Parts: sequence; C-alpha cells; structure tokens
Amino acid sequence: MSGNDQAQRVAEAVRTVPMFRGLAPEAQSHIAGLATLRDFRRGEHLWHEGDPPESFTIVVRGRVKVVKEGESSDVIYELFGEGEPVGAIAVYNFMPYPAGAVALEPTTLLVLPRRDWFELLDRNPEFARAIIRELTRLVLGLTRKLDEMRGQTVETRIAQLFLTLAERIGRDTKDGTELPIQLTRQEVADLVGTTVESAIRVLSRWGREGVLVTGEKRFVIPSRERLRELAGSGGETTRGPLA
Amino acid sequence: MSGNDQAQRVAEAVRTVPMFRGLAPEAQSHIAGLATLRDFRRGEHLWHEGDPPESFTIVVRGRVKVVKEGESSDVIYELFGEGEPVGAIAVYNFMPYPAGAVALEPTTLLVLPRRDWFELLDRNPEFARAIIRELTRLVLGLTRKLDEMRGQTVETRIAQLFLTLAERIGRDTKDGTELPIQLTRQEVADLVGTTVESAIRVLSRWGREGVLVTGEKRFVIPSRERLRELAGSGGETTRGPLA
DNA sequence: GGTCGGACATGATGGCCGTCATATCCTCGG
DNA sequence: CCGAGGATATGACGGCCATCATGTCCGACC
Repeated sequence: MSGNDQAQRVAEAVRTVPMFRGLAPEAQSHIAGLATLRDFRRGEHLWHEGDPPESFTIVVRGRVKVVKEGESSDVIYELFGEGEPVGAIAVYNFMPYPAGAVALEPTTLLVLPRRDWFELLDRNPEFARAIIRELTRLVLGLTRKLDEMRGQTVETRIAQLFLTLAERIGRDTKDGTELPIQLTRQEVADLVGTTVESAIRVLSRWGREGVLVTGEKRFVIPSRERLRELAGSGGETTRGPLA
Repeated sequence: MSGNDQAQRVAEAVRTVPMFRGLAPEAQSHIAGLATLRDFRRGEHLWHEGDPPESFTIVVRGRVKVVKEGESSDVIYELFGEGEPVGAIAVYNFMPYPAGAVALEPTTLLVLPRRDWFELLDRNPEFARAIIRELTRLVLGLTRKLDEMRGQTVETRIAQLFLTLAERIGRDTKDGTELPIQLTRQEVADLVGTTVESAIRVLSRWGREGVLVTGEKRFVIPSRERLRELAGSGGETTRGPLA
C-alpha cells in the first residue's frame, strides 16, 4: 500500500519537475521507475563536502543552501529551490562534492542513481541542454555575487541580497513584498560574506526604521524602493570634502 | 596565396584545439571550412559588455581577461588561455555578453559563426560535454574566488592568486617558478578585488623581500614555499592577547 | 627635445567592520 | 520549574585598507 503511495508520489514529482515536464508520458513513467524520493528536516545535511556523489538530485519541495564550511565561518554559494537540480557538477564529473548542502526548510529530493542518469543523458540530448542551462544560471549567480561582494559596505550587500530574493521568491501583499523563507542572521551573514554581529546590526536597525521586518519564518519589505536606494548608494564610501 | 595560407592556419588551429583534437580528419576539415581566425593586440577588446554574441570563440594563441567594467573599478572574473572556449555562456543562451573581454597579450581567436556552431552541437553530443566541462571549470574557479575573497587580507589574496597562476601557467627555472604573463598592478588589484595602491604596496614590498620579483613581461617566484606561508596565514586577523 | 600620459611608488588620514564581551529572550528537555 | 543552549541584540576597541595627495620614471608622439 504505502509502496504504492510512494510510487504515486514519485510519479507526480517527475511530472512536475521542469526538466521532465515536456516528456512523453511513457518516458516520464520510465524515469519514475528509476527514481526515489528522500525527505530532509530543516538543518539536515543532504550531503557533506567531500562525499562521493551517488545520484543526480532535484529539489521537488523546500529550499536548500550549498555551503562551504570553514572552521570559523561559512560561505553560502547558492540557494536552490523547487524544480532545480542541485549538485549537478559533482555528479557529472564524478568528483567529490566541493561543498556541503543543507536543507533550509523541510525538503524533498528526487533521487536518480548516477548510472541511470547517464543512460538518460545519452538518450535524451535535451537533458544535456538542461544541465547547461542550469550551469549557466550558476555562473551568472556567482559572478553577480562576486561583484556584489567587492568594495561595497555590508549594508549595501545585504540590501542587494534581499532585492535578489524579492525578485526570485517574493510575493506581493498589501503590507509590501513578502519573502516566505526562513533565514537566520548567521545565514544572511554567510550569504553576503560578513559576520553575524554586522548582519544583526543592519537588520535590527532596518527593523526599527521599517525598511525590512523579520517575521515568523518570513521577511517583509514594506517598500522595495527604500531598499533599492540602500543597495545603489554603497559604492561611494568617503564622500569628498566638497560634496 | 595569402588566402591559402589563411586556410592552412585555420586548419592547424582546429587540429590543436583540445575540443576538436579527437575528431576524424574529415570532421576537422569540415570545421576548418566554417571557421576563421581573428587577431587582437594587447589591450584590445574582443567584445564589450552588452554586445550580442555572433560567434562561438576559442583562444588559440595568447591570453584573455573577462572583466566587468565599473565606473570607478573593474572586476576580473577569469583568465582564459590557449585552447579554452571563451564567452560560451553568452553564445549558448544568445544573451548579450554579461562582461567584456580584453586581450592581455597578442591573441588569436578561432571564430565559429553561431549558426554553424549549433549545427555542430546537434550532430556531436561530445561537444555538449566539452561545454559542460568548461562551465564546470568556470564554476569551480568562481567559487574558489569567492571564498578567497572572504575575510582574508589583501596580502593573502594576492599570494593565493599567484599560487593559482603558478599551478596553471608556471614554468620551473633555476631561479624559481617563472610566470610568463604580463599583468599590471591594476590588473592584479582587479583580480583580487582591491585597489591599485594596496596591490602596489604588497608587490613592491615582496620585490624588496624577494618573495616575488616583477620582470619584463613576467613574474618570478624564487620560493613557492614562502608564498604558500603568506597565503595560508591570512585568516586570523587580531591575535588574542594570550597568543 | 619637450611634453603628455601611464605605470609604479609612498605617506597621511579616517572609517568600516571584525573581534570580544555582555545581556536578554525563547525553546527544550529533565 | 529550572538550567542549558541558541538566536538576537548592543557596546567598546582597534586594525586593515580605501581614499587622497604627491612624486618619480619611462615610453610615445609631435
């Protein structure tokens, strides 16, 4: 029974994943026959840095951070949401995962054994295109992060972070833009490359000033325009004596 | 005559490029029939940010920097050397180039019109793999840059930069490792995300101390071990009162 | 040969922010 | 019900480095 339920859940997951959505029903059920689902709790590791990648994985529910864990501080490289393949690089090259992955929320993964995935790749050239698209997205995100990181003040970088999040996962409500995502101040700090304390200083001040309000498992941006001003004016540090 | 010479040069370029090296001779000459060569002087732009990518391009001679040009400062995302495809992302997605490209040395590019390149891609699945490999390299390089950028001092970051360069293009001589590449202090600064002045301070001190010597169109590292020490010990900033 | 621009160099100054210390609030588990 | 641990918050201190100013050297060009 529950085996049957499981099979149904897998089948539905395959149907909803963008990469597989366009396939013929038979192809979809073929894939569903090879795949399984795995559930993770918030904070649980999907894998650790250095693990060998046994499978190709796609997020079907929840959100995941890919993070390089240093002894004293971490760096979050990227966030992955529903429908996105995660860890594709390691699987493709069969290299140890260059970074760990941690669930930010209760998360479900669609799991395809390496071997099966490569067979599919051989037979469906469009899958290679999907991977290229995904890697492209990664590269653009990383270059963006790189120039955000540079020179700018911490406040500016955090403002840019939340603007990016607003574009990707923001919902408009009557109180402003809502970001239904749970991030600790530590995680915000890791995302922009600073310390917890600095992140806290900015966010608590923003809370007082009404720029960005931290709520239960979400953030609210009353006015994106305010944020955009803060994000834009970070380049110039010391204003000349004249200005 | 010169047309014939040109054809010969193209044919040889195609034979030497890693991506095409494994192909059958007929396939190679087919590609050579579609491709052309373009030469650039040092400092010349291969393209500017925002240009539409008309062709797929591979570096066959020289070296190229891909750079995001800001009003007051630049960021160099990556360096490309002989045999490497450059700008692949923009071509594949037919999006405007997200960054400019500039020749660091006299450089020759193998140029394949977009349309022809896509036909080749359809017929040769291994080309898609080559692109994926290239993108993988890019992603790993960028993530590396990201965590090098974090927290570390300027001196540490520059040390890491030259260690990386030493691995990629270093030649061992009796005086130490030689890096046959011409980089201005400004370019070094752009690579590690700092200012010219800071880069100059570090490099001129290193020159005095014999850690890294700047020569005619090259650098020399007398002892890689020295550099490695400088690269490693940058994390800890304020030593505690006890230590 | 003179001058103009670019690369390299060095000093002074001030601000951002990383580090350390401390405190409050809340959730868990015993 | 109380203690432990985690997240959030706030203040003090000090160092790295961006900015600005100034100077030298060199090749390019007229």
